[in-house]
Amino acid sequence: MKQKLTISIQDYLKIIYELTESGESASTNALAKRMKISAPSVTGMIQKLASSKPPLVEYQKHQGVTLTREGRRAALEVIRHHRLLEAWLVQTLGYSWDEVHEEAERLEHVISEDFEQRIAAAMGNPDRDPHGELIPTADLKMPVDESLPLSALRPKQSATIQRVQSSDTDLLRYLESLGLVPGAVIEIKAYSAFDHNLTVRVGRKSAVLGLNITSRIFIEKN
Amino acid sequence: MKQKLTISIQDYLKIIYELTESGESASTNALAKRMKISAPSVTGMIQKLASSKPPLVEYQKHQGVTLTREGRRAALEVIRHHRLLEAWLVQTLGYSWDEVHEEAERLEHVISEDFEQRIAAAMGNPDRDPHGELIPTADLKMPVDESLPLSALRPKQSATIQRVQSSDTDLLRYLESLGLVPGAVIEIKAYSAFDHNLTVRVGRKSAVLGLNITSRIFIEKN
DNA sequence: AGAAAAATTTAGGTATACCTAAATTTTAGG
DNA sequence: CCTAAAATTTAGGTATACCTAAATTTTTCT
Ligand SMILES: [Mn+2]
Ligand SMILES: [Mn+2]
Ligand SMILES: [Mn+2]
Ligand SMILES: [Mn+2]
Repeated sequence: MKQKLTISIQDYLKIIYELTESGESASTNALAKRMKISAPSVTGMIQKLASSKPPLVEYQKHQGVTLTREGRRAALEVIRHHRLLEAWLVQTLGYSWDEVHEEAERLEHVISEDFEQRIAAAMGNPDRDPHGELIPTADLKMPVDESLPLSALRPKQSATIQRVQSSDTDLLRYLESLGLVPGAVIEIKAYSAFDHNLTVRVGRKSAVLGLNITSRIFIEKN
Repeated sequence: MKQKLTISIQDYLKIIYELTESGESASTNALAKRMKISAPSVTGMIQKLASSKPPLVEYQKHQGVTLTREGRRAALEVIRHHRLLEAWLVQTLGYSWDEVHEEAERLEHVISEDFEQRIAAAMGNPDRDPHGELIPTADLKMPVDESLPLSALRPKQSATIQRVQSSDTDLLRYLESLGLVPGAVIEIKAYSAFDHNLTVRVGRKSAVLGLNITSRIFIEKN
């Protein structure tokens, strides 16, 4: 059947895109965990997505899924909505970067293409959201991301923060309090090989960051 | 069962409120027609709304429904969202008054109370939407409307347009082209008893309007 | 009043998107 | 290479919100 892109389907495609993009496989369990639903529910849905016309995912039993061209387009449409909305909520309604995600999560599925175009134009077609994540273009291409995880840096190296990959309110608030936001210039002061902790200076503050933070902050070397 | 206010339920409550407010009875058929669904579907839903805890409507078989206190509150919440959104779309994104309805219809169900509060504050807590419809207050009281239908006026009388009760794109565009928008000062030039046509002057333009237009424009006499 | 018309409800379905329990398949460790 | 654990799928349900056809109730009109 010619698939109607329900909210649920849009969310599956978006999550599959995000998992795949970050190198993880879009397995049944990974999807179930990320979406907080049961594994059988995921199996049912990916079977449906795989047999829709046109197919939105490629699926081989027990092997997880990858997006087809059509699936990827649909995913990028949702991601564009999400990121434009986040930027717009921050720029026009004074939301802070830790508050926007939930709101965008619901709005992304109901705005029209006209609305999308209007907020994009009103903001001068931004290319990044408040977390520094790249916004897919109007013709649904994802710009190439050149950044490296902060965890790849070592003492004496200096870099500029490009993006922070997180929607965790507490983490985002913590990072903001340290000045670890997109655009910030940082310098590595120390590295601990045992626990992979990095001591990072930004301005005159320093912080010791564990791997689950340094792997979520992406930078470009200076 | 303690009712979750689904999008569908929100729409029922809103329509019931609007029908009741405009003096029509919220009968099964009236609801079915307005919502473009079948009469049996309406019966099923109003039975559910009547037996939810707390009940959202009062229902007697074959007699249609009225909103309970809780049902009215929920309806006013949706209507507040809708009208604030319409105002917001016009004021900040340059939508015209004939374009806002559809977009608001989808957004009204997914915005947070925080979003509602932010757009209301950003606009200085407006009391009317772009069509002149009154916006329920933050504590969900509907302001009293003093206006009369334009159809009640007769030659020589002058009045100011308060609101236009329509979401019909074509009608709204037509009225705007004539200058028949909220705030416009009009004068009745002629009345035809047979067809209830009114000849109305606004600025230096005149137009002959039938009852299905003059009963949807509400005015206050000058 | 009585019959026809109109409005409404009941009966019986469908599609979507979830769920738990049980069966099966894959993977990993000894 | 074989078995236990982990991952996944199948089987069988639920709730929501629609639908059409048929039955019933109410209203209207002569
Ligand atoms: Mn986000
Ligand atoms: Mn979502
Ligand atoms: Mn609606
Ligand atoms: Mn309106």
